[in-house]
Amino acid sequence: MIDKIFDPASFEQRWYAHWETSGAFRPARPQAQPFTIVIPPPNVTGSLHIGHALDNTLQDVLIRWHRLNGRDARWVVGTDHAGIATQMVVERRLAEAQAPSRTAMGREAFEAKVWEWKAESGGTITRQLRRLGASCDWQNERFTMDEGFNRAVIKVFVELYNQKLLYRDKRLVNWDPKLKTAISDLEVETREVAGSFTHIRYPLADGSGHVIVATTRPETMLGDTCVAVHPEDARYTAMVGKMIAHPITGRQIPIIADEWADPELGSGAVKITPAHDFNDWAVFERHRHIGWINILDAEARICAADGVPADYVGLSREDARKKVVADLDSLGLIERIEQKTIQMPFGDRSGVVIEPWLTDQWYVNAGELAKQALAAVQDGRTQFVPKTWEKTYFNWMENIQPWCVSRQLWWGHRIPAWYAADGRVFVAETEAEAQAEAGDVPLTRDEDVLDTWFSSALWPFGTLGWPDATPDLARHYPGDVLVTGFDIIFFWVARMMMQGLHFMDEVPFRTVYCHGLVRDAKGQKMSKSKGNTVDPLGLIDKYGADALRFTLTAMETQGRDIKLNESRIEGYRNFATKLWNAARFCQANGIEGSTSPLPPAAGQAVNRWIIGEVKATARALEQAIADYRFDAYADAIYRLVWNRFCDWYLELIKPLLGAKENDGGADAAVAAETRAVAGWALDQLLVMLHPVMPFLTEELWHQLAIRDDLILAQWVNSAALPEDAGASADIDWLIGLISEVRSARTELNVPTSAKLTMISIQETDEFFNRFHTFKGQISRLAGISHFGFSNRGWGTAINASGVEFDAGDMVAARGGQFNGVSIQIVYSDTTFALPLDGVIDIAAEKARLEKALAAAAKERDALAGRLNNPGFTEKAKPEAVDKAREDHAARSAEAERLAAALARLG
RNA sequence: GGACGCGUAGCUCAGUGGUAGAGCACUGUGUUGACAUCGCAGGGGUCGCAGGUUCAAUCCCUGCCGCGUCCA
Repeated sequence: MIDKIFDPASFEQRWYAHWETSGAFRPARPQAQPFTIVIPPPNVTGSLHIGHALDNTLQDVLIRWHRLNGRDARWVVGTDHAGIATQMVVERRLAEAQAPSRTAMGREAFEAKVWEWKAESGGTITRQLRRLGASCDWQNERFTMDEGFNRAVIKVFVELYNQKLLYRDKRLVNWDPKLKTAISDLEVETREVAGSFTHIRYPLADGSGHVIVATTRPETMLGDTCVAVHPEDARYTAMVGKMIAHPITGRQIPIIADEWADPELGSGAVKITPAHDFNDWAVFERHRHIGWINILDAEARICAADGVPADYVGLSREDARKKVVADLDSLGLIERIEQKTIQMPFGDRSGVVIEPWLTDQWYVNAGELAKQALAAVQDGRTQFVPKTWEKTYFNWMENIQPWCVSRQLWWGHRIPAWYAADGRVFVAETEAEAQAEAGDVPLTRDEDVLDTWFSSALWPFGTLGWPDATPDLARHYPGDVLVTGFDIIFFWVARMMMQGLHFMDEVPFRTVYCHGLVRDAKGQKMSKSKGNTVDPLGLIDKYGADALRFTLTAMETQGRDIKLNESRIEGYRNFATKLWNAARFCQANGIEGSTSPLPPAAGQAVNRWIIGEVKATARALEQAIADYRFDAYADAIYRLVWNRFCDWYLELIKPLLGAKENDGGADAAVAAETRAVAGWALDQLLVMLHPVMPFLTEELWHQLAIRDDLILAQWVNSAALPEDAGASADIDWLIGLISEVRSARTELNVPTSAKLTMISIQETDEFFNRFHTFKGQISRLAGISHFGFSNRGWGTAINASGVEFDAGDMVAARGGQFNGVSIQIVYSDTTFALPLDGVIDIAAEKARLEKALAAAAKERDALAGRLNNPGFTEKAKPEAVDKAREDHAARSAEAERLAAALARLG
């Protein structure tokens, strides 16, 4: 028996374990068409945050849906070694434990510590993904540092090198002085901060005056190698070529003409520090004679350099700045200091100011690789959903810069390059190969590791066995869809496109679905520092994984971030409870799981109707998946379950099940048919809801019958389902009628317990027949005990069971005719009355009818106005005109009947 | 400065060239069995502002205002 209390915790983990151990996530379907998703690998030592919950819920919805639809669904899973993040965590833990630091213990010992940490915490996130219900292919779980993956990374490095698409170069990089590594452009965040603009007088060497330059970073003047002015700036034409006597270093530096100087900015003259500014480096490249001077060490302290006074050496950049300003001030060379908001680069991991620094690093020629990646999206081999992200992708790809891939870290794939003492470099897959190439000279391996994204870029094929030509690779590359946040389009998606096309000659996936960010209820970005993060595991404990999944699915609308509100989760937990109770009702009434995916034969209108509703919903869900409209999917199944199946279908079949005596029509055949259809329909609800709420549906599926698992059930063949327009019209009419009666009763404060007589006035045959068919339902749901029909003589009155009775007394009491002291309801093409002499408030009833009349008349008049406009009848689509005519006729008739009803009230 | 997105009921969001929708919240009411994690009924919006196109605009176009994100 289904338990009275819905408690998701009582079955969620049990079903997950069952699915996993029984191999349900990856059933053998060698003949089926594959459907492949690769998971964005989470950081191996991380834990599940709400963004993961969204990303993986969406992927699981797709995977489960395609699995139900017969595809060989494979969700490739694994974790990322996350170089910088993991190394930082381990270093912090060492510090907290007061253990020797990374540098103190040395490379090998430190790497061992990281592996230890990975072993200790590496299972957390995968355990959490299981709690969420993610049906991944765990049997083939990968790690970006596992042996096979390392082989792939090394091979890619060597091949790119040999193809001259990867090279070593000395140029300015973004240097993180805290982590002491180079980082890529993408890892730099530009922020606006309060700063100052210091205007400095640079004296001319010939004593003929000075030039004013302004800078946000006075300390860099120690490395100045020239001052630039714009070639067309008349104010300075005469000065070009003159020398400046540097006030602190004493060096003489030239004034040059270069377009980088902006005449509009400050004085129009700008100091040039090639080794510490990207723009200044560009100036140097155009005027190489000016040279460059590096004045900072790896930790951004002033180092000994040409002309740098000894008392500066060792100062931090901040202290050096103060000293430069003080020294200049004492020389009387500070013109003024302007407070100003300035743009500063910060490391996204370390949070410190990034320093442009001149070093040797490895670069990938991204510009070359981007060509194919651009073309593949332009010609539609890969499509972004929503399409708007394609523009972002194009924009970046078209302006892509060389990708710095070396990192001065220890945790990661070590670069396969060896150096000889004479500076020659040998890149090879193994040391032996490098040695063979180098000859009999000692070699030392490059100390650096690769950017984590260098390896993640290989994820779609590295996980499938590449560089070996495995059957998996042939079958599952390219994948069908990548589901990810738009924030890593550049970091990851673009790079997978580049590497996939280069090494596999084919895009890595056909579709890229980009979802938004999960924000807090106020729309703020969640962050640990703000303290507004929500823990998905906590939400799962509180509401169940299904409720969280449904919430995230329902709130996922294309092109919009998600503002997560806990009340929504609560609402969807209630939805789960509703279905639970509906299933419990079914079970208690002998309704069981069906044996066939095809619906049972049905003669009853309600049964034919619900089959049609299942069909319509299945269609809507299929379309939602095709369009990646997750919100539409959740919406459609929610409506079917709650607003159709629970609110109406179950209520309408109650009289048919013979659950109670004397409520009509419960003959055995009808009851049997209804049980069969109800069981089938409930099964379809479970199948259709399963991708979003896998645990609850699997539990109910088994509670309702002994059978194979729902996770491997079959999606309904919607095209083959019958639909019956007549039955739909009947049930729509019935629902409308019941709603009208209920509404009128409530407005006039008729107690629910009062059972009324309903008399139709001048009813049509269709009305009479429907009345007869549905008298049990009307009686039960609208609170009607007796029915009378004016066109058939009062003697044909019936009670709710259809038994005729002598209505003579009732009619006699009204003087032999209907006297109108009643609630009157104008519905469809009939008016009917609920006589309530002395009970109803006639004024209230009049007001109610007048309101309805006003509404009908207003619409009638609006439609008449439109129809009287020749412009409309001549130019509008004929369907629109026809519809307006129909609506106008219906509204006119309704208004007339309402007016008549009012007249009867006197 | 460039690009993109958003502005619809108190809140969070769907939506459509032809009389505005959902969930939550709110109001009233209901409990001798599916469900109070619920039922029934109800109130609530000049669809940011101004123009334009159209027989007809919340929807298409232009401008403006406000908010957000990315890039420089």
